[in-house]
Amino acid sequence: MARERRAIRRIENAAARQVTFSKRRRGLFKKAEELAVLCDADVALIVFSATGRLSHMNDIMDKYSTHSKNLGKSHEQPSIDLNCRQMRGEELEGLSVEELHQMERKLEAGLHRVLSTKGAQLEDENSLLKKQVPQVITAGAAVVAADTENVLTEDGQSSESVMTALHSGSSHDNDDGSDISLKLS
Amino acid sequence: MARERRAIRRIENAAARQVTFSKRRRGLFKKAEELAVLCDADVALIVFSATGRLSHMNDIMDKYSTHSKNLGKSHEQPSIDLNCRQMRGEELEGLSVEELHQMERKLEAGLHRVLSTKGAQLEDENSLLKKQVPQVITAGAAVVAADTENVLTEDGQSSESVMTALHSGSSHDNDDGSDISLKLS
DNA sequence: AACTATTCATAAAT
DNA sequence: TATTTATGAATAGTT
Repeated sequence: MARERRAIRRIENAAARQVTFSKRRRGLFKKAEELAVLCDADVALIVFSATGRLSHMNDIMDKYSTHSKNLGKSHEQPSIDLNCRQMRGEELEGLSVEELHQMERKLEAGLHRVLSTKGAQLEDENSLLKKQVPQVITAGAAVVAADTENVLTEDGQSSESVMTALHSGSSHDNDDGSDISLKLS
Repeated sequence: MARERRAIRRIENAAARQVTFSKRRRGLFKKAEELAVLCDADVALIVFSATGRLSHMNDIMDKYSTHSKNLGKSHEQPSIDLNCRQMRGEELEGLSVEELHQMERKLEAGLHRVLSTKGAQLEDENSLLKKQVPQVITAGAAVVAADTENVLTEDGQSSESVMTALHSGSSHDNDDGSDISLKLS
């Protein structure tokens, strides 16, 4: 798409790969957002960089823990908060598969509930389910939001806004090289 | 991006919206695939059209059930298969929230395991976990794959290939207007 | 990170 | 619905 075409195969040079990752991830999220808005679709997009993934989970968990405490929400996610304390300062290699799974379950649980709740809204079903949306979005956004502002709701709220009060706000684009990116819209 | 610029807001004309949805969804999946390959990243992309979503879950479940039987895998997913029979012929409005949640749990369970397993591979961890990849990809792809070939693994296998034998094969691109699209790479 | 030459994606037309 | 084409957007390589 530029000075010369680039074959679609793994970029071996690590620096070049990271640059391309940042550029293309931004482009992908923009496209996803546009599709969601233009076509009134639900789009969920999760991106894990090759270098990041689990190796930065410690940071994510730390930040999530801090958020939880600041927001007084730790009672809603006690196991994550507990897990955070257990993991703090340890190396990733020391973590059990079970501990990693616990974090991921939280993320997927949020994704699951957001999609199911949105579907329910579309069918104008079960009004009780609708009431779960706020807490559900928070749960879904929380794990990833802790690391980055790349979690966006359809109207461009940052995840931070969502976690704090669910009020609307303008999106502050970020490209901080974070390793995990999630978009729900 | 073409003859004239189009503002990024909901397209009111339904036909035009559907056309744009098809075109842009294809483009988005292509971009996601390219990012995954170029940068060795894990990318999960799920797209629900506005008109589809849960309203076609019945079809999906039917087809999934058929696949499961053909493949002799029903013992691996007994609850889904049972759920299929319970739902067959009923209208969506008659479905309980719990039933919908069950389907979604299968999808998210697959997503979860694929991502966690890939992360584990990257860290060169737990070799036992690696052995779960095949069944895990199958589980993740199955629910959506039943409806469409839009579930692709990183090397362009169709979900059908994945479900059948996990052997590689060329991607057969589809744009059949299906309502749900998932990509894991 | 910013710039530009190019290729790519796609809106409108057919 | 598929194909075509003019145009705006994304981006590879450069600085």
